Amino acid sequence: MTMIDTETVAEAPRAEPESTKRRDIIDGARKVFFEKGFDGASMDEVARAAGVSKATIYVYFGGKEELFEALVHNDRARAAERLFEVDSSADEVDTLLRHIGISFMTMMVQPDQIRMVRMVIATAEKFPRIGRAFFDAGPCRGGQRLADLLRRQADLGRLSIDDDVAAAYEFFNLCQSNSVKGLLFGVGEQPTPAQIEETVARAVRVFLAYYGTARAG
Amino acid sequence: MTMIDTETVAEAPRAEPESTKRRDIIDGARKVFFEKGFDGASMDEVARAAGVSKATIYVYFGGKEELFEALVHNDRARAAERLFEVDSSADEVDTLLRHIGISFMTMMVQPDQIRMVRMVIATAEKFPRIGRAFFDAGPCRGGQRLADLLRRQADLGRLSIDDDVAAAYEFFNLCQSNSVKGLLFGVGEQPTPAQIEETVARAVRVFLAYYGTARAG
DNA sequence: CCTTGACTAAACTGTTTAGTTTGATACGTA
DNA sequence: TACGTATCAAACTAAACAGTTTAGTCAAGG
Repeated sequence: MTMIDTETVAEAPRAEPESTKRRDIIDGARKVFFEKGFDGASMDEVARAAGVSKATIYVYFGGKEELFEALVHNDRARAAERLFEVDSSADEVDTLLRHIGISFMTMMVQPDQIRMVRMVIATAEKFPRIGRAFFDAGPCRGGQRLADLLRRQADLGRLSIDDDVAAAYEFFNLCQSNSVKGLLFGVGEQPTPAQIEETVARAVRVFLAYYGTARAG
Repeated sequence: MTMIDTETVAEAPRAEPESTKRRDIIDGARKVFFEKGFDGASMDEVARAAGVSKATIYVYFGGKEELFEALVHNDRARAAERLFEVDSSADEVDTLLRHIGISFMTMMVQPDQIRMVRMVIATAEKFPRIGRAFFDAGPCRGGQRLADLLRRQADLGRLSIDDDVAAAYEFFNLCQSNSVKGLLFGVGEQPTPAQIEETVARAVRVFLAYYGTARAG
């Protein structure tokens, strides 16, 4: 009768959302998941990349899926928010749009962003929750924020917008040209800043041809 | 000395590109791959779905990757070609664009098309050859064909196009709104034909505001 | 000095899978 | 009847992998 009734054994003893180990593990997971995809990555590799024992991973995370979800949640929203940090400066609507477009595209074509999108799309069937969370925090939120901004500009008489949400998506889509799709399929190089600027400039011209009020030269 | 020097043993004895079995196997592969993804699909399942023994698969295909590639090659180009079967009828440029846009979007939002894109994107890192083949035969070829068409319309004076390829991608991207991205992330329903028509109509209006020559009221 | 809690490396479990081999069946034909 | 060809079902091999367990290390602190 050794009485090993360690009733206090339950629960994660170590799962403080902000711990060095936890961050190490997520960093390792990012490296391996981004490189090999969800199915291709093994937990042994993640442990090795994180400089942590496999057992420790299972102390901090319930399993592979939970670790992946933590990674996505950790990385996602950052970008969508930073997109609009350019707002204040410009008061010309075309300059404003150009800034936003460049900011958007510069972010979108980052290798890590592409890998993240790839992985989330790949696992969207298996883990719809992750796909939805990513979509809501990324494209959806970004579209809504641009829609608000367009609406404000329309109220100032600088744009003529009928459907602000539709217009927002149109603008982002115009900016993408074929680069993003190409990168998702593993074709082509990351465009240079100059190329991005040119594509965005085109997008702004087309966009303003329909939605603009002042017809500039 | 039984002299079993069957020197003719080499090479695929059965690999005629068009055989009933070969087609059966690809059909089975489509069913299973689309449902489970490349990694999730097992060759036993494919064999069962194809009504074929696993050994037979390996007579016709060198392995899982080769089978997947054959499936992609088999299914891909079909769509990109059918896109432009609407050409002849319309001679109004906006009608023409609307037809092409609707045809494009109707194809893009098919569940099987979404699954195919998802799978190719997911495997693009592992098998770049497949990603490239799909991209070349799909988006790239489609863009080029629309660019040609736009150029022809421009030569007839119905459009004012500076960069036909860029304009083509802009048009396709305008058509997509948020539907395709949403479906790829597993969010939202397949849009109804009416919704597609509306989105495409918007896209045509925006496109023609910049590229059109006749300003229709 | 001993306990406790976090951690590690390594072995282990059970399962899944790609790909191979084997032995049998069925068919057309010489 | 005998032979070659195509196929099949099923067993098998070898490897990988998620997740668990074990035995032990290390440091803080009482």
